[in-house]
Amino acid sequence: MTQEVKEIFAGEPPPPPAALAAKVRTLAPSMTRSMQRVAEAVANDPAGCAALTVTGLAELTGTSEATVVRTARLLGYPGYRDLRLALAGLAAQQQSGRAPAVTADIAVDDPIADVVAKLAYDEQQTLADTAAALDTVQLGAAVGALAAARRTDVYGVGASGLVAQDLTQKLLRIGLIAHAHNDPHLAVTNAVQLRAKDVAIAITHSGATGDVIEPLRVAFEHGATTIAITGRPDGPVTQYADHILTTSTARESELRPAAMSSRTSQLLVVDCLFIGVAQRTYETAAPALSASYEALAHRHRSTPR
Amino acid sequence: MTQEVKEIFAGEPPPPPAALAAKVRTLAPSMTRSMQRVAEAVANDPAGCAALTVTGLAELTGTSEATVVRTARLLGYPGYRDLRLALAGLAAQQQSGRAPAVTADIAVDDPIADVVAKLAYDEQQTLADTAAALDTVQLGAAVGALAAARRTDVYGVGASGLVAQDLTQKLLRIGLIAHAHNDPHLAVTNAVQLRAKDVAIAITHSGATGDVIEPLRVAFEHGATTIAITGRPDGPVTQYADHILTTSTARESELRPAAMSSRTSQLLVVDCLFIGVAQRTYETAAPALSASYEALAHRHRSTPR
DNA sequence: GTCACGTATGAAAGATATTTTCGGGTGGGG
DNA sequence: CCCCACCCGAAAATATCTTTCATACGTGAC
Repeated sequence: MTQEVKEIFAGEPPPPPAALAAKVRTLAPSMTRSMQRVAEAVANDPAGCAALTVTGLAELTGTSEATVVRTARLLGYPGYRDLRLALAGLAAQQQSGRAPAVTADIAVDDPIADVVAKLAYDEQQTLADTAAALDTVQLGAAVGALAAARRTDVYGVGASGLVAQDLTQKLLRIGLIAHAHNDPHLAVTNAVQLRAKDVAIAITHSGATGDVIEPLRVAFEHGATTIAITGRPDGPVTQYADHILTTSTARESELRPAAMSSRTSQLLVVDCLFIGVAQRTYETAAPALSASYEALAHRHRSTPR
Repeated sequence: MTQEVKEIFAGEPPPPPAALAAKVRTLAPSMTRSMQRVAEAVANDPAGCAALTVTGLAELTGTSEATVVRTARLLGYPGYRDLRLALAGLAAQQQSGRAPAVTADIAVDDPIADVVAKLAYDEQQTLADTAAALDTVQLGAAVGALAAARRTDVYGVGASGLVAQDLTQKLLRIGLIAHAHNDPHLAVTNAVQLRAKDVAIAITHSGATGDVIEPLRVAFEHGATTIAITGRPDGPVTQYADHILTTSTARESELRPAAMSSRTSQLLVVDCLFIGVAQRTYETAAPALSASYEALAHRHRSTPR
């Protein structure tokens, strides 16, 4: 039975995708009263109707199942089931269509769902901006220096301090020697130890954080290769930087401090550095990575499944 | 029968709209082999699967109808019928959205520019997935608990430790009392101090990190409100969590360890928590934020314009 | 290695949803 | 006023989805 019906329809162009409202209007005149009621309901509230069974829709429109099926057929579908699927698709499209509101700033009274959407959107934007603005030549040079370094020191305080630690963790994992310094004094005393071919990295969004600039200056003067990851390519920190990696600066608001987007941006740069270095030192990096995984395995409780 | 089932699900947030691929990845580890096959088929070809009946999909994946239904349930739908509708919606979105995707994996010999592009794209994807899959009800509850807490302890080791510190830094900035613990022993001894209305947060991608679960358990048993931020909503850690915030799991490769995308995902969740708390405690948060800016000002060298 | 246990799985029964059939009702024209 | 054609819905027939249950499989203990 159904098979036959499907054969018949297979000959025609496949059922319409989303131009349902139009189809309803076109076909309305040729419909009987009951069918018009069904078609109208479907056109007015695709999402709502998609949630209903034949019986439900029949009751809603004050008609019978048979009429609903007949309407579906008239609209070009093999049966109600397929109309319903199309309806669900249409609803989803409409849903996704209206989401431009996220560009607005985060307000104090935004519902939590909006906060999530806006934050995610903003951070995505920050990533795109950063990637677009990142100077691959500088990046490549920085990667080269890191891969060849005897040791690497990374300076960062506050939020940037966490990024510094993130980079350090990663480099250690692939067998390189790296240290993150939060303490400005210790950072300076350590910077004195650096020499040619060593690398020093300063991470500062403002480009003007004295606590970070100072150790970089010392490292620079001792002949180390210096890298600055900053949002201000013209800031004081760049005086002492051989390579400058620029992070993007997103607009901020009262509720959304700069630290948030700058952190996202800095982390992307750090990830790029890491992958770059891992590529260049693949021979040693790959086994080192595996080893670090295995070392961790026994610290995890056996997971169900 | 079905009625009962629907009642049960009515309590939970409605099934996800379009974040299906992400949900599949998150839940895949907790699935059985057969169910994974079904989930995979569904994630790879939503449109194709939407055209199939239970039986069809069962045959396609070489499993049984029962397994298909079970998978649909696991993904959060009352049954296959509803999964199918969601699939149709997803297909429609993809159709209109046109996702070109630089989905290729990062290779050892990729030029540095490609690395940047792929990493940025992947992290953007991770953000989108996380936002789509975040349970705003749980998030709201977590925010409420944080805003009302006498003190908050955050546990995390390894890469998650940095996320824990990030959250702590932020909470401190708006005048709340928060501590991050990397040291498992100290974490436990501190957890003992917690009591009702205090909050403990565990951050672990695997959901099975003993060093982090242990303090959370102690806090839980002392009556604190506990929150888990994890990529495995069924992992051991969730036993002791009043609220579960799920981070998304991106596919990983040799060069791109899981730590990378999980960190991105965790940070988004943390940011959402922070903004949510800042909203609720706006009266005190706003002046606290300004104060922290001013306190930092003199640590920055005057920036050349 | 072998045994016992818990779990995963598919076949088939059971419940729902969809489609078809069929006959009553309605309205327009003769 | 009667007849015809066609719209319409109740109910039967069918397809689809869901649940149950027995089996097989893998896993860990001994």
